[in-house]
Amino acid sequence: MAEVVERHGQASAESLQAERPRTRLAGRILSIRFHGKTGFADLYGGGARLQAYFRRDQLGEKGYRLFELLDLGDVIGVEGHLGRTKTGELTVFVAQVTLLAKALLPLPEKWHGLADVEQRYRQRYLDLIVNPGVRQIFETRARIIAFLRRFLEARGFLEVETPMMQLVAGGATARPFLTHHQALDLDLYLRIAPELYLKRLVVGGFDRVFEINRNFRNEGLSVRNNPEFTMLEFYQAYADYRVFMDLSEEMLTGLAENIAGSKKITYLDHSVDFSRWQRLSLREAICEYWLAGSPPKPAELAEATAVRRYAEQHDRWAERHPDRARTAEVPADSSAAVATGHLFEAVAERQLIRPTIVYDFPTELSPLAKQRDDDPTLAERFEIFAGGLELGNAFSELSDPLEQHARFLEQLRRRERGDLEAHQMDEDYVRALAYGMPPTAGEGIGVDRLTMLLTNTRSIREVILFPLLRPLRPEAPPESDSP
RNA sequence: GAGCCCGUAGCUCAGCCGGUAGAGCAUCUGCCUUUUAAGCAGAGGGUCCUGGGUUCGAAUCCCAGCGGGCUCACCA
Repeated sequence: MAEVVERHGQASAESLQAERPRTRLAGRILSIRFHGKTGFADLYGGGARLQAYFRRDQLGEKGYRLFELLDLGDVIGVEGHLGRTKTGELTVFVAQVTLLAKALLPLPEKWHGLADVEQRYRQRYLDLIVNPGVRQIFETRARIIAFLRRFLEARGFLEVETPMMQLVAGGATARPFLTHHQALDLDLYLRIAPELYLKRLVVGGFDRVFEINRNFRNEGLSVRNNPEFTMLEFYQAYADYRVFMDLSEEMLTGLAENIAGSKKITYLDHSVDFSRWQRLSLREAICEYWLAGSPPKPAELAEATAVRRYAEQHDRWAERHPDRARTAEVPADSSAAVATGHLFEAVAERQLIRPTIVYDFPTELSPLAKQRDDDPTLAERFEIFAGGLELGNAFSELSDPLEQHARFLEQLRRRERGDLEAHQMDEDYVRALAYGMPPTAGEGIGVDRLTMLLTNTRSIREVILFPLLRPLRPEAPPESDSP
């Protein structure tokens, strides 16, 4: 159907009258108007719409009777010639009609569409039939993924797939889902990140690899978080985080231009201009976007008690202005690193509308990132923000197996203290590093959030076809054996 | 997990100062041979989310539960 509309959409009434192009197509009826012994129906298919005109004197008794029995939602096939009506609309003048699928249940109303958010997600097929904008979001999502893939392939990156079910859930700070393999009698985690496997591949000689696939994190639902979400991760040997800062700016700016047709896009109430990137250190970002009176100096934020004091100052302000900022709520005994991390999220994150690279994260918060030579308390790591959304995270990879082993041990100590998100030990990964991993840069981009930004949607559920919802009735617990 | 808001026909919603449940679209019947939110005339359609309470009487007031949305928390 889209093809027919594409080919004849511009044709004049005269040329159609002369040619009377024969056509045969199928679609779903979303609107029907009877006029005695004739009638019109609007057919939808493949994202296109085309009007069909039915006449008793053309279809005969039997054919016209079938037309009269059609309901909204039915899928029909029609044969006839194309032309234009009085009002100039491209129309199939139907000679023959066939019922292809009967709708037993009525469609939601055409004018208001389906507005109930819950039903839209539970019955996404109805949402897609009735609300044209929804289809567009997912078409855009597919174009975004295609662009990212083309961009990386053009630069020599190889697409790979690594395990979703892992013995050790590593590569990120998050709680994993647990599952079980019957035949091996083995507990496995759904992956929280592909990172450690992708770096094993770099060790194996794939100097440039990427993966676009699902991650699973056992955490709360929100307008920005769905337990399963799509991540692009890519790794490049013989590069560092500076190289990836440039690459990220190029990739995301190119993406915005390709998808939106402009470097300047609108997200919610904001204008986001990808021709104006800024780069700030984490501490600079805190000072730059400080709201609670006179801001700290970046150097002051290296010291734990000073950071905690500023965090208290911020929290007092934030409590009076809950609409402007969140509270940092820095735990009393936390290090400068942890306190700065909290403070950054509370002060700056929401305000990072314009595309921004925030770098110099504390090493303590970055167990897989290489530390800076001149200051080992800071890691060669950055995050990407735009439109107030955190879009990506990248760093020069830690390739020293001894240092990595020590970092894992530190993470284990945190686990023992009850930190469920702390990394597990991954001995095999450390062993891989011990065979020598070239200096490598790595990056992860949240594809869902990128789609939110580029389709101007405020909820991640709008860009995931089937977001997780509670079941309406508690499902019977699944049998443990597969069928 | 916490706070606030919401749940009425297949869909979108009104009714909420307690007094027999409504509209538009959709469905069914009739009329109408170029309409496009077609039109006109008529008909059918309800677990007012669920359960309890107050009351002579509850969609409406109160309590609990279920589901959803938003904010926060968890979380990059």
